[in-house]
Amino acid sequence: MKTVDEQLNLLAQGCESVVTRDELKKKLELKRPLRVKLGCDPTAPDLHLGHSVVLRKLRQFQDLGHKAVLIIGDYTALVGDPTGQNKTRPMLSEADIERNATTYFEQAGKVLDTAPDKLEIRRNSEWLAGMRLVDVLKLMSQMTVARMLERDTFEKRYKADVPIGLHEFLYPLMQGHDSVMIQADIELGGTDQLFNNLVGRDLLRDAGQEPQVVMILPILEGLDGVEKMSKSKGNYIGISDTPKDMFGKTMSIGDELMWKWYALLFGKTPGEIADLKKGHPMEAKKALAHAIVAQYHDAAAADHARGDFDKQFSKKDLADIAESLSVPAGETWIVELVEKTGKFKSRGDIRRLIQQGGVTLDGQKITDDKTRVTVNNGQILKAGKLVVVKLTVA
RNA sequence: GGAGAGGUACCGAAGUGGUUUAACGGGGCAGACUGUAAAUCUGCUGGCUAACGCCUUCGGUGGUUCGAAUCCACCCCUCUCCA
Repeated sequence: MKTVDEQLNLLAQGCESVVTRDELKKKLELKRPLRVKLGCDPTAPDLHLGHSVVLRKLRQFQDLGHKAVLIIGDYTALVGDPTGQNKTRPMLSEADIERNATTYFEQAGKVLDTAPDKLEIRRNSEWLAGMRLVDVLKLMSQMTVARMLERDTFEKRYKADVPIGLHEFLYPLMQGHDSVMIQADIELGGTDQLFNNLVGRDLLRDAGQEPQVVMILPILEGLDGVEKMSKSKGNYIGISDTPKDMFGKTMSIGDELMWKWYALLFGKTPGEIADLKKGHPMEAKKALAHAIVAQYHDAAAADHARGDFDKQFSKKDLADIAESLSVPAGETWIVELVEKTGKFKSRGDIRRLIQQGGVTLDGQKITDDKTRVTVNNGQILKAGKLVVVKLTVA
């Protein structure tokens, strides 16, 4: 059993902020399992590495004997949170939410301990759906417009003349109310959740409970190294991505970003990172990619992904890694042949690719998009960097 | 309710009657190079067609015109100020 100070250090490590550290210490001194809340949004069930940062922290709590309380924001999703958008998101049906929630847990289960005494799952419709207007008004009276407008995202949007739906002001309150209902000791979140989570503290206090400790984890930057990782930006590695994609996507990140990922995803300390920097950056990146695949798949898959990557990019040996594609015998127009891979959105796209020298058949570059070819069994067709197939004549 | 500003391709943003599939930037893709799907440089970046070429796109719908993203009418949406 770790001492309180050891726990405290471990838990605070990697956090961007802890409000407050003293309170966290006091809670740990209670020597009882703490209730650690994390809200999740069932509109986007695909979890990615960005989510894993906070999930890993939650796992740490579990491993220290505390209880993770996951809140599914099913009621919120039913209304549709338009944060940051001026498009109306489609309302989700209960069946959609159910399905998304299931996927969510399958994926979150790769990080969390799913033992019943370590994990509690609640839906906020349990208490939100039955609220009467008078309850809502009471909730609203605990917040002021001025404080709402202090919130970073609202302030920015207001200044940038981007619309803010009035109901959006209610989300932080709803989320805070969740904390009251489940008697949260601690709430975890990304930096974008700081405001929401602090509201939870106020509401708990108003309800005569101990305010929750808010622990904020840094946002993981996506593949581009600039924006935060998100599905809509397409700069993400999904927890259910294939080993090949996970490995490849990791290899595509910039060198600088790689160190941040080491820190956020594997809790590497600055000292450990300094050691890694002494070696070859490519090796460090391959090791990172390997570790990521190993975590979400297994070591064998990671070895395999690494082997394939070496073959494809380092040794340029394509034969073994190509998926096979069955094609009819006889002469084919090159554009049609490439089209059969199903990886391109239009023939115009394929023509462009060919004209730019992105297509090779058995290593032979084809640059004329009118070329007709006769394929032989076992030939390797490469279209762009990522599409490699072995042709099988049917 | 009144006054004003605005809605352009994946995103940001030019363009105010005609060589406009629409400048420029970002993103994406490709090539060269490399240490990797890093970085850098260069090119490409509506759809269909074997090809001539055809079709589609500037909030929506109509209209004016030989010709409209550009002019007119109505409608929808956003923002600002006033009430």
